[in-house]
This record gives sequence, structure tokens and C-alpha cells, in this order.
Amino acid sequence: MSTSALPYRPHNHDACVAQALADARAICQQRNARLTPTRERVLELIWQSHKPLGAYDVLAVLAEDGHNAAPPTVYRALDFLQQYGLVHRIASLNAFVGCTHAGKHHNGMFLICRSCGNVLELTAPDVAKAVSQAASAEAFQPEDVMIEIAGLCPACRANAPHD
Amino acid sequence: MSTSALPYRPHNHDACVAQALADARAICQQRNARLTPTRERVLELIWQSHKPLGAYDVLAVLAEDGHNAAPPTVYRALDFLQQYGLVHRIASLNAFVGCTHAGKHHNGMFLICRSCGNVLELTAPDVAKAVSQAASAEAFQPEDVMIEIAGLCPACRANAPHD
DNA sequence: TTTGCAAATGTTATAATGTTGCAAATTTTC
DNA sequence: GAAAATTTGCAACATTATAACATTTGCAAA
Repeated sequence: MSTSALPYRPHNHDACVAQALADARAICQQRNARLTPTRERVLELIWQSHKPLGAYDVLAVLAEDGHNAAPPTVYRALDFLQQYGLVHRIASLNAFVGCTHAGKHHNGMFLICRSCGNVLELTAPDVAKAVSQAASAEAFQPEDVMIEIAGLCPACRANAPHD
Repeated sequence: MSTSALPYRPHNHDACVAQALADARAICQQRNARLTPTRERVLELIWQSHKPLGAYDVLAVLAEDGHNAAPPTVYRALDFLQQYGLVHRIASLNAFVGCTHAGKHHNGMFLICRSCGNVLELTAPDVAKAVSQAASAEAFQPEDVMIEIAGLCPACRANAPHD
């Protein structure tokens, strides 16, 4: 299996979500973190979407669930999930995606299609290395690396080659 | 002169702002863009700060100027300045910095000190190349590359080495 | 088993950031 | 100088995020 994620290749979405949840449970158990029902539900929603989901999108679905949640509930769940590397925040979209390399406490690189909205998370060692070297050259100590690339995914490029 | 910007090395700040404004005027003239008083003032404020400045920070200073501006005034000016490569938006901070490589329509890489708040803009060809290759490998067509690295700058590292 | 504490959640309000839409003024072009 | 296009003013509103404080829950020590 490749390190790359979902949008481009077809896959069994339910199974993929179930797998992500199972991984999350394992990770939390191992690290003595409580994946409470709300947190798990938020993670599930984010995975089900597969496109970046805003905090208020999550909130809206929780409301449909009958869960009478307020913004802090969602933001707290998201903070927790980020802390344990289960979701990533896409700063350029103010939105969240499920992490496809959960439990590694890494910084991914995101390919964001401006047409279909899908996001692909990559681990690119060459990029990480180049970034780290560039920072070192300035005596800067990196802690959190955000790389977000907006553009066109292969599918959308094929559909609209002349954009 | 190095390609790197301001925070780390001492410099004559007034001269540096004046230079940025002069460059901006030249770039706009050359491209038939109108660097109106409001736009120029916003650019000046952003340069004077040298730390990322939020739209509402700009708005507050304009208010002190006696300029009775509303948010759209500032956002429009910022859009214009971004469009002509005169400022960059730092997505992870919701804030703006003066571009130190104005007029190139490039995507910089930003080193953001979480302690002092200073931002250093770099042009790192190796990083750009690695990113571009990683995207190509996924058949993704990049259009806008955002690289923001939070961490500790050399000065703050020296002051608090054990964070 | 209860008591005590820390973690998690609920609740209300509010702050911070960003946009839409339309009218008025200004600048450019013809 | 009139028409067209760009820029600005302005009011309202939309979206995203946090503060502050009360309450509940899970878990462990007495």
C-alpha cells in the first residue's frame, strides 16, 4: 500500500473509516488517552467526509445527531484529535482532515485540489529534508512545519485542462 | 545583501520601509496598477511593523490616522497588495507581512518564531524543487504553495534554550 | 463506599476574522 | 466632457474561534 491517501483512487469508504477509527482507538489506548464518544464521533465525521471539514460543519452534523453541542465542544474534540495526531488542521481552509499516518506525530504535506476540494496527505522525505536544511541555515529551530499546496488534482486537470 | 529579511540582523528600519515603498511604487507603475493612498498606507503600516499584522490591527491604525475605514477597505487593500506580490498572508497567523522579494510573484517560505513573533521570508530553491517533484509524482498541478514553519529563531533559542 | 481530584463536558456570551451588496466618488478612456 | 471602469464608503452580516465559569464524569485513595 502506498503512503498516499484517498481521493484519487477508489476505495471502500466505510471500511476506510472503520479502519481509521480502529487505529485511533488503539493509539489512544496505548497512550492512555480517552477517546470519548464525542471525540470518536467527531473523528468519524471528519473521516466520512474525506474532504476538509470545518468546525461548524462538524457542529451541524452533531446537531442532526441530536447532540446539542456548542462550538467549544467541537473545538475541544478537534484539539484533542490534533494532539494525538489523528487529524490535521488545514490552515489555508480553516478545516480539518483525517490523518492518514496516524500516531506518528509528523507534519504532512497537503495537496489541496481547488476544484473538487479533495486533499491528499503526503509524506515527502525530500521535502522534509530540504525544509530542515533551509531552517538550519538560518539557525532556526523548526517545531511545526505546515506545507499546503493548492492546485489541481489529476482528475480535475483531466476534466478542465485549460483552467 | 542576503535574500533573507529583517528580524535577525539590525537594520535601519525607516530606510527599509522607505525602500519597500519605493519598490512598490515602481512595481505598480510598471504594471499599470494604482497604488492609491490607502493601499500605500496599508503597505507602509505592514512594513513598519515587521511582525505579521492582522487586518484589524491595520484597521486600528488607520482609525488613529483619522481615516474612518471599515473592514472591507483593509481587506481590499490587502488583496491588492497580495495580488502584486507586495505582501504575503501568513495563513497560520491570519496576518500579513511585507514581501521581501516584491514583484516576483513567488511563493516564499516563512520561518515564524513562536517566541518573539518575528517572521523571516526565505527563498529556498531546494525546497521548491522537492515540493514540485512530490506534487508531480502524484500528477498534481501546484498553483499556490504555502510553507510556514513555526519554531524558535536563533535569538529566542539563545534566550530560552530549554523550551 | 464514599470522598476527593483531575479530566471532560456543558453553557453562555463574546471576540476575532472575513464577506456581500450596493451606492457614491474618483479616475481613466474615448 | 461624457461614458466606462475602477476604487472607495458604508452597513449589515457571516464565519471562525475563544473566554469564563458551572457541572458532570471517571477513577483512585482512604
